[in-house]
Amino acid sequence: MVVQARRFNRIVTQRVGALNDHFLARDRSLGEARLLWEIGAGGRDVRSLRTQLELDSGYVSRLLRSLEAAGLVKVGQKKSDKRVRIARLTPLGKAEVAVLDRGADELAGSLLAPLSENQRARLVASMAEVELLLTASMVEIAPIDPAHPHAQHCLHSYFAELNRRFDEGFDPGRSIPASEAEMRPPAGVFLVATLRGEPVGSGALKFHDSEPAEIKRMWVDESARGLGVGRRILGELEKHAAEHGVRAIRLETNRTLVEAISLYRSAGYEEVPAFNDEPYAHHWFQKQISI
Amino acid sequence: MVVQARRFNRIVTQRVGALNDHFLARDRSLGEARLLWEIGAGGRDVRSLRTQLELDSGYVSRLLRSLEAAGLVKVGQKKSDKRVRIARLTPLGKAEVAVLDRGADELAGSLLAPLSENQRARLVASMAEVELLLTASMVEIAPIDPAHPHAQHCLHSYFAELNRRFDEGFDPGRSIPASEAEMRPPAGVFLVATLRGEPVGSGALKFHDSEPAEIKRMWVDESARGLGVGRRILGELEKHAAEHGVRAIRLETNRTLVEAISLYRSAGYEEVPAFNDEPYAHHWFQKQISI
DNA sequence: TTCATTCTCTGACTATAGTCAGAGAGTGGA
DNA sequence: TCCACTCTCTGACTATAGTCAGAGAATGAA
Repeated sequence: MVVQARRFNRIVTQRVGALNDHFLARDRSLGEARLLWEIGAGGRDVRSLRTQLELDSGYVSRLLRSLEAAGLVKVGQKKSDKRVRIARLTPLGKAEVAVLDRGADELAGSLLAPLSENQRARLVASMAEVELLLTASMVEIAPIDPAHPHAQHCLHSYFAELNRRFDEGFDPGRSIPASEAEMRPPAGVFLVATLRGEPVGSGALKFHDSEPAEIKRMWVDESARGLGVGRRILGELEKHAAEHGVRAIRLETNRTLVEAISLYRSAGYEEVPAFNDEPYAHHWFQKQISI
Repeated sequence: MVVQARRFNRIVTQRVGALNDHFLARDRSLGEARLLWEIGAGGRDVRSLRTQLELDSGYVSRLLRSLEAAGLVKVGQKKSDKRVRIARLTPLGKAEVAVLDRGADELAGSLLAPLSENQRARLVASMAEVELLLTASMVEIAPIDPAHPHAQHCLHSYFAELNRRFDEGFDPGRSIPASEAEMRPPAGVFLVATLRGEPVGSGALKFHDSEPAEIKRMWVDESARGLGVGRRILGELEKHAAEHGVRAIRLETNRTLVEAISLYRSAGYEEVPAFNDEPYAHHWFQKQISI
């Protein structure tokens, strides 16, 4: 497996990577081209550019100065926080990005051109698969405080989705609550999955001394479905439960959440009689944890 | 399609490419690391390093000097041509390459680690597919003089393979000849397929004024099979024939060359009665060319 | 109001990755 | 024995891609 990954690595950086830089940068330096590209049509604040491209602040500042001198970019202040600067493309800058865009199209075309129709279709399909799985491998799962903005984002998205999907809508006030304190160590744990720094999924555990631990707030953003994020969160929660000496985990769920239900079943959760009176639940599941 | 290729390009260079340089180079500069890597266990002459890595001769010389100073490489003369210098790894250099190797393994591992067993298998399979098809897209097919070393390599390999595969062996003297003059414009054409500068396949055409043109010397190196090279050569030969105003192409082949036979059939060639007395042939094929 | 912190910028560096011209030694064919 | 050519090396450059320390302005919590 590692051998295959290495060979792939080699040929792809050779064939795709090398051409990439060549086509994209043209006469402009690669650093400037990347920056232009990332600023995009809507403009970006300098800080987010810096963190995304992982560049030194002084370096970015200098690159922006040079792009500004070339008339491709205008850097202005953010209204709400005058320390933050926002870079926007000028019309000239937009034209330049369009040229870079064409270069990228040419590159992609040059990869596909020598192939037969059939080979192209196969290449595109396997590229999509590699992309999907590499994206999946970039997802990071870690415990976080439930009050953290990432956690809050997940909770809000979760409730909004329940409200959209449940036949009767969803009112958190009617449901059995899970307070922040209950999902914070030592009472529980809150996991968040992030992709490129953005939260894309969550899952929480509430410990009960003698009773089984409870899974709450399992959610995966639509953009990240199909990456196996839900399954990984579930696995991590089980690991935390095991480390905590928990012997069993249980959860309740609504009949409209079909993906979640099939995830639980395939992960070894078995349907059990209702163990609480959650008004929104139709199914209750439980799994023994092997320590 | 182009959109998919671009997205692939983006994520792969981001995820694989960036990590690649980081892991591989460690404290050594990327240029030196690449050079060390390419020299390999057996040593390489400087000239071939230069052409393969597409680097300036002065630059390579300087890199080698620096590797030599670090005790990783020894550069000596080639016996047969004292202008040519040969770079060899010292034991220290070999140890260094082993470290780089481990870095590459770690990289590959880090791509795979977060994935489930099932996802890994899918990733490896689609990486192999992408690799295969990108390799296929790197194959270049061009007319060449039959006396060129690449053409000669193909011809020798072709005869050697026939001798290996035919039940009765193969003696070019007994077979209908195709002289270099017959495969050189205007009498004919000789195509060679190259992959990374190495010849990996060939095909020739002999024109006959009123009679159909003849296909000869169709060969694909074992290392390049499954890339669609044979089919592409065939297509190119047909293009040359069409440009030459030829209305039909024909060829004869031996029953042991099963891949070739199925290629001809699937490319629209139809079996016809023997049109010559080639002693090694069992099948004769013909195809009309649409101009 | 104070003060630690954040955000950006500037100046002063360094390393890497080249490019180009030209020289010297060796080779191979006329 | 010429002479064109090949291969490599050196010196003298340039551009790119950073790194690091520190300063100034703005912010937000105590």
